Amino acid sequence: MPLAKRKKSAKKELIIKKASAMFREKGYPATSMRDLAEEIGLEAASLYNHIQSKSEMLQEIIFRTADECLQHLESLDEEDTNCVAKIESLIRFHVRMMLNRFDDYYVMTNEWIHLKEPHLSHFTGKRRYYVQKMESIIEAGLGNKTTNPGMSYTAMLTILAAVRGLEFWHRSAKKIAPGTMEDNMVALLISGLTDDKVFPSLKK
Amino acid sequence: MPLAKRKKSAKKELIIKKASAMFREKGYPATSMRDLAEEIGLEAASLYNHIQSKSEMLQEIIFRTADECLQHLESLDEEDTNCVAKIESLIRFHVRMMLNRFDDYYVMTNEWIHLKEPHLSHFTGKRRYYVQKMESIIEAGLGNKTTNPGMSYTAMLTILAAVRGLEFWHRSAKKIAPGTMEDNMVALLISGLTDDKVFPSLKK
DNA sequence: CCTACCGATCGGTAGG
DNA sequence: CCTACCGATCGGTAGG
Repeated sequence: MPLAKRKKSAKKELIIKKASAMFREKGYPATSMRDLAEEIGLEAASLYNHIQSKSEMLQEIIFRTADECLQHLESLDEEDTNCVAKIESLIRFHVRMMLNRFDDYYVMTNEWIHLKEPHLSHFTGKRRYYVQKMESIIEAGLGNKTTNPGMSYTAMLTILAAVRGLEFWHRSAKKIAPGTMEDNMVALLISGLTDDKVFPSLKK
Repeated sequence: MPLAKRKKSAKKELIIKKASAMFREKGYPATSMRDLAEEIGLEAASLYNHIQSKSEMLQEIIFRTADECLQHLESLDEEDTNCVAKIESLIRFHVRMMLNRFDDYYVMTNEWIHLKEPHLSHFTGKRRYYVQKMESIIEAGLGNKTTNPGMSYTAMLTILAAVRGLEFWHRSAKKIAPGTMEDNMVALLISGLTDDKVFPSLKK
C-alpha cells in the first residue's frame, strides 16, 4: 500500500478511536460531528475525507468488536477442556474485553440500538447466535438434570450483564486491581453454577 | 384539589409515562418532543401546558424511581432478619422493580448520564450512598474473614448489573416466567455468596 | 483540509 | 390546545 494511503487509513483509525470514546461517554445521538472534529483538531467537514458518515463509524466499532467475541467463541469449540473450564474462559474473556477495550465494548453493548437497518438486524442476529451458543455451553456444564427451568439462560444473562456492569467500577476510583476483579467475578459466578445446593447434578 | 387541576395533573402523569416508555425505547437524546406529542395525540407546543421541559421529565422519572429504591433500603434497616435474608430481599426488590416498573427503572439505570447539573451530581450522590449501604450489608453477610479483597464490592456490582441485564429477557420471547426468573436470580447470586469454597467464613 | 452553506430538525415561546 | 414561528444545531455537501 502506498504511503499516502497508509497515512490516510491511520488517520481514519484515529478518528474512529476518538469517536468510540465519545460515543461511550455521551452516547451516540448526543455526540456531534463538530464535537468529534474539535477533539481531533479539524473542521467538521474535513472528517468526511476519512469516513463516510457518522453511522458508518458506529457500525465499524460495533461489528469489529462483535466479531472478536464470536471468534473467541469459535476457538472455544476446538478446545477439549471440560465445560466448567469453558465457562470460566468465557467470563475471563469478557472481563478482559471490558477492561482492555473499554470504549469499543461499551459502545457495542450499549449503543447498538442506534444502528440503522439492515445493520440493526445483522447485529441482533449475530448476538442471538452468540448467546444461544453460550447458553448451550453452560447447559452442558450443568448436566442433564438441572433443578430450575431456564437456569442456563439466567446464568448466561447474568454473566454478560455482570461484565457490562463493570462500567461502574471502571468509572470509579478503582480500589480493586483488574486481576483481582477478574478473579472475583469468576469465583462469584462459577461458584453459583457449581453449588451443589442449587445444582446437585453438576458434573465437575 | 379542584377538578380542573386534578385532570391536568392526571394528563401530566400520562405524558410522563409515555415519555418514560420512549426514553427507554430510543434513549433520551433520540426522543423528540414532536414524537412524544404525536404518541399522545397533541401538537408539540401543547405539551408545555403540562410539563416545563424535556429535561424536567427525565428528572422526575429518575428521582421518583431512585427514591423508591432508597426507601426500600431504609426499610431493610428496621428489619431484624439476618444479613443473607436482607441480601435476598434486595435482589427480589430490584428484580420486581425491573419487571413491574420496566420503563422507569430502565431510564434510571441507563439514561441518568443525560441529567444536567445540578441534578446529575444530585443523582450520583444518591447512588453512591445507596451502593455503599448495599455493599456494607453484603459485607456483613460475608463475615469478618472474607477470602478475596473487594468481594463485597464485586457482589454488589454483580447483583445490580444482573438485574439491569434482565432487559434482554424482557425484550425477548420470555419463555421463562417472572417468578421463576426471580427465583433463579436469587439462587444463582445467593449461592455464589454462600458457597463455602469461596467464602469459608460465611455466617449463615 | 478549509470556507461557506444546505435542508432538516431540534427544544421551546408568543399570542390567541 | 393550536398556528405560527424563533434561534440553535444537526449531519452532510460543493467547490476550491
